[in-house]
Amino acid sequence: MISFSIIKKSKKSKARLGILSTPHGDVETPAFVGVATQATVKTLTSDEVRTVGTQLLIANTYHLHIRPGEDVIKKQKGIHTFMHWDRPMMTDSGGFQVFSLGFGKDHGTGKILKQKRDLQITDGQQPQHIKITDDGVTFKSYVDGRTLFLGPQESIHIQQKIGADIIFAFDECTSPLADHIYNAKALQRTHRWARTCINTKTSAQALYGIVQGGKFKDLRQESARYIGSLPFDGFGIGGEFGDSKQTMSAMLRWTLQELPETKPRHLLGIGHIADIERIIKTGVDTFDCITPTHYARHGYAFTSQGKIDLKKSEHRNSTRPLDPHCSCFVCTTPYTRSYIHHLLKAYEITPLKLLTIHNLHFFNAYVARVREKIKKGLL
RNA sequence: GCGUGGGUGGCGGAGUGGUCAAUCGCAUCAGACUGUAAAUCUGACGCCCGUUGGGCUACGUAGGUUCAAAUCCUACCCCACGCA
Repeated sequence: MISFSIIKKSKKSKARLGILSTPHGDVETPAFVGVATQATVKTLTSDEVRTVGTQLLIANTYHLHIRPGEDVIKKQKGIHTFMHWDRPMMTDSGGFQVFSLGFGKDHGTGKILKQKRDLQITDGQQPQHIKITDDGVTFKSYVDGRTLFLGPQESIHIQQKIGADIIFAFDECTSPLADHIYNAKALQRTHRWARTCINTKTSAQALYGIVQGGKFKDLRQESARYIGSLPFDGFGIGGEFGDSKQTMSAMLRWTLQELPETKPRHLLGIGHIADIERIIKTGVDTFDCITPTHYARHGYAFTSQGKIDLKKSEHRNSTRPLDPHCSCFVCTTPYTRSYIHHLLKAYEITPLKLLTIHNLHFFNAYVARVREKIKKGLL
């Protein structure tokens, strides 16, 4: 089981410093959570992940269920042993895939809407490739095409076998194109599933409930109050967050003020550099985001000077490190921009690893500085 | 030396009389990516003008035929393979 203690509450904002204790060690919060969907931080070994300051990882139920299957992992005493990661670990429930493989795929949208669309999803509509019912969701495996069903019980059973320290309730992540009626219906489903998850779980793992409600204040608050009233060990905040940084903050405020203060809050799938202080100021304790690792594989480095694209020819002769202020292995060696540029242009795989190391280190160091700011009363 | 095939935009490679500034791929340039598909998506890509549009120069070189040629003819230069 886990425990969470709040060390300091900011006077300037809702930010808090805390320690999240798990059977695999403590996490200083606020903390960035590295994404290890398929039981790996893409391109890195678990040893390497340790060196970049990552405290906590999140893997995915849907992906691991399809491959290699939770029984494979359970036979090896769980995911920690399986991937040689001896630190804290969470698994997402598969609820996000209800969106990303459903309406998200149909309409080519992410959970943050980038541009206005006329499309509206309302009650009664179904995505093309999956089927959502009150009992759960029917998917097709991307590996062999077989039909597979994931509901609250299935998700919990799988997550128990995977064996992370923290598991999430199965939810329906709704599309940013879904209207109020759709969201209201989906929310009732998500709430029912939340109770089922609590009743299903028999392990000592911590279980987080997930707040949904889309962009709608009444639904967000209703969800936070309801999910917050259930005996969860912590809370995930899922779904969409409007179309601007301002609306994201507002939605988080509506939600977090309704949740019990003493339990940890995890913001699911959000964390651009520009978002980090903002979300921490609303009272988020942990958050995961693919940004550092995903962008690394597209040739980008996050630096104190902003995001740079190492594929650009302007770096061909640059003997500078990615970021002169960075203390990561890549920057201190240093591997030069010129070298990384060359490797990217040559389609080598090494630069993807170098950039992943740097970006994760950068994000973790960035959040560590935010913790310092809270400690000093600056944020 | 003879024979055959061929020379197209940065590269590879379509096109074989008008609808061609020229399909396509690569490269290049610009942009995207928030509970993760590195090998993905979008746009630009001869030059010039303020976009739609217009002008100019182009398909080895030089001539020619034709209302009209990258596409036909002649000569020359170069390349590949084959035979001597």
